[in-house]
Amino acid sequence: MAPVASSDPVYLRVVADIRRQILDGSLPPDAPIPSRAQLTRRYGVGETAARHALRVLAAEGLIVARIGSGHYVRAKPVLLPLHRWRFHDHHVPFGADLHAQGIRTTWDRRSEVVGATPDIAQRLRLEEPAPVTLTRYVFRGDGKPVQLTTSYEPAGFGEPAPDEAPRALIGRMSAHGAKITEVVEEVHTRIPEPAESDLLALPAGTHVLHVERTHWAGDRPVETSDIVIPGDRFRLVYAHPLHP
Amino acid sequence: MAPVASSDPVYLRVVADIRRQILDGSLPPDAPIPSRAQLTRRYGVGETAARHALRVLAAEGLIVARIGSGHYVRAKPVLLPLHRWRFHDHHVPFGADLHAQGIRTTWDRRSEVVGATPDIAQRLRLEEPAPVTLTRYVFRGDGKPVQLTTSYEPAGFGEPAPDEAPRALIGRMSAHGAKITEVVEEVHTRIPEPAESDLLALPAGTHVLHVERTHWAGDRPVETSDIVIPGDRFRLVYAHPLHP
DNA sequence: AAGTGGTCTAGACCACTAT
DNA sequence: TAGTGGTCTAGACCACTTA
Repeated sequence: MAPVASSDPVYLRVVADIRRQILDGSLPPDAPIPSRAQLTRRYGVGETAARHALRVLAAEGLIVARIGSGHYVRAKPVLLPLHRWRFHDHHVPFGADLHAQGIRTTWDRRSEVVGATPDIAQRLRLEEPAPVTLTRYVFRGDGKPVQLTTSYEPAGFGEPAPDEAPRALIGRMSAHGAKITEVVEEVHTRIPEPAESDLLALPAGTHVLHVERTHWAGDRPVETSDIVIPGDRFRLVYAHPLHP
Repeated sequence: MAPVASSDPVYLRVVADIRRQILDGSLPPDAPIPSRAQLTRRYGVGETAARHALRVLAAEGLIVARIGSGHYVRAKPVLLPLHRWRFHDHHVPFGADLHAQGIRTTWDRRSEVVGATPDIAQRLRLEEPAPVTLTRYVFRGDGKPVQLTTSYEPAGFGEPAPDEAPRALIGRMSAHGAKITEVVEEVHTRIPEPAESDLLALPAGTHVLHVERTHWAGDRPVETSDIVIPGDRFRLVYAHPLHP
């Protein structure tokens, strides 16, 4: 019998051993992980413990399962940069980063006027039942959805023209006398909602980056959006010039 | 017998039913979820399926387990804002946001000179075996670690003074002739490493926000950091003024 | 045809919580 | 003391991949 050092749960012995091999390179990316049956024999544990160990390693993102085939060391995914804005050029069109990677980008949009929810009313500093224009965007890279955006504006700035580009908002607001002075983005990470998982075809266990973006005209918020980005494919880039 | 609509896995029936009750409010925050034994009876499934359903709901962040007591609907956590910078004031000291919440902040630091890893060498545009000053910070809120930072500078800008504040870097670089012109932050979400989970006392299943920050002097990178922030407690705030 | 992961059953023991 | 979640065993069936 192998020397056993700890009284920890059995499955953690298996997890720790495989994790170590992955991190120190003995198991390189795409290398096969022992199957449930092999783990029970090799470590002298039951099927449940072996199964649980594989599940934990998968949840940690260290291995991926191909059903019918086996578990494999997951290659670290490449995170494409999404430049949220640039100095002297706030007008980064969606898709510039993707296009630089040779990815063809498209998008579509649906607008409707609805009553503001309490959350949106607070973000736009409106009284609650105020009407707002809600616009849903789906951005696609090579045909597959890669970003979901839900935008809210107080009704009255006019709907976006059917062929208006997403970033033309600043001009349209300006035409209605609201000169945009600041954009604020709040970033957090969360578990995708089931609908988001479906649309974005997210692998189990991946998170999304959720960006709450608000356009300000002076001290008045004139547009706010919820932007949902797959966390396993993208990183957000913020550049900030210092007293130029 | 209740009407069964789908041939999906059994545990998904349980998951879908409980998820619906949580999302539509029938099960409010902190409400108890039926136990494994109750689920087996109520839905006519085995213990394994009941157990699996609870595990999935916990992984989705909808419920939390209190061992020995039961599962409960998880109250949506409040995400404290961390302002990464502000217009006309890039000098946001760490802890300003926390202090505004009545949280007392402290930090400590250890520096050493090491050889640059390939990754760090690339980020600092150095030849590989170049010496760099590595500084590890632990930031604490009310005594508990809330942010981990690992900073790298080419050796030769002098070590930070023992009592130098973290943000004094810009001044120290300037004194060595490197005028910082831009800060770039790249944000992604990932699973915490085990050491990070321990230090930050992260609940299972939570992600971290990983900020790769680089200070630039013209086209030369003079400092780069990896900043690790618990994803269940914070959101990052980026404000961007438009052609002022 | 053999092996694999996903799912599932029917139990069980333990440490912990609640009463 | 009863109930709970965390862990664990010993098996099993299925859809799928691989050869």
